[in-house]
Amino acid sequence: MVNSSSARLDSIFHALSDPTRRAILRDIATKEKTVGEIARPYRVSLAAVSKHLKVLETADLIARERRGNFQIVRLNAATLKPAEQWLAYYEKFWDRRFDG
Amino acid sequence: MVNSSSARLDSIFHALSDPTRRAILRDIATKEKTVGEIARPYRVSLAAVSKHLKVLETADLIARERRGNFQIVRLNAATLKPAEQWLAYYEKFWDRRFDG
DNA sequence: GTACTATTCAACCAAATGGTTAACTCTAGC
DNA sequence: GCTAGAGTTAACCATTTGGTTGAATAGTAC
Repeated sequence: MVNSSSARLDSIFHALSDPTRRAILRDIATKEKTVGEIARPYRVSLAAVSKHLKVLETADLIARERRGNFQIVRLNAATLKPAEQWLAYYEKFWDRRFDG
Repeated sequence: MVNSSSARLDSIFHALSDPTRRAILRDIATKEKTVGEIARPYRVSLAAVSKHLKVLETADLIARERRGNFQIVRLNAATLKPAEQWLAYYEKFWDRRFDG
């Protein structure tokens, strides 16, 4: 069976279950940013954003690169693939009618 | 912007972040089942499964229908659509190369 | 109405989550 | 070495989570 490592899906879906984290992924999708740049738009503290980034990093959804005094954060979009594949299985049921 | 109601995505992704809940969705995808039938394969208590079902129901991922003494649980697969659409946005970045 | 079966609810518990502020570490520049 | 800036870690807190057991409810069958 296409296992997709259940634990991996756990961490991906958990990472995606928070709106701030989803927004962060959006933010860095087209342009890599520093941690400070990422944090700026949000009302929460920098420490809170740092924690969100750690969750995303643990799920392997982002990667960091030190560049001088900053860290550059970039999206690891390929990690989303198993999640989308998991969901794709259910497409065939989207239109199913239940006797209502 | 295709809002997809952030709160809706929260509840969907949260529901999917637990392996038991994902397994339950799999179980009922092709054949609707009663609560008892759903619970049987799992080692956790029936009450625990009942809680999982409540999470899935809150996310609108399942629906129940009372049939005599039983409740029939069926998948509401269409609810997954916004999640998959959210993920689809990132497909274009799957193959992006970061200067490594 | 009594009994049985199916399922939920209540009370409880330990661990995880998401936030805070304050202290710490790392790097660059002087 | 000292200082300033960028970011993480620590300690703390309230809430949520996922599990348990045991009592309660709902429907069927007698």
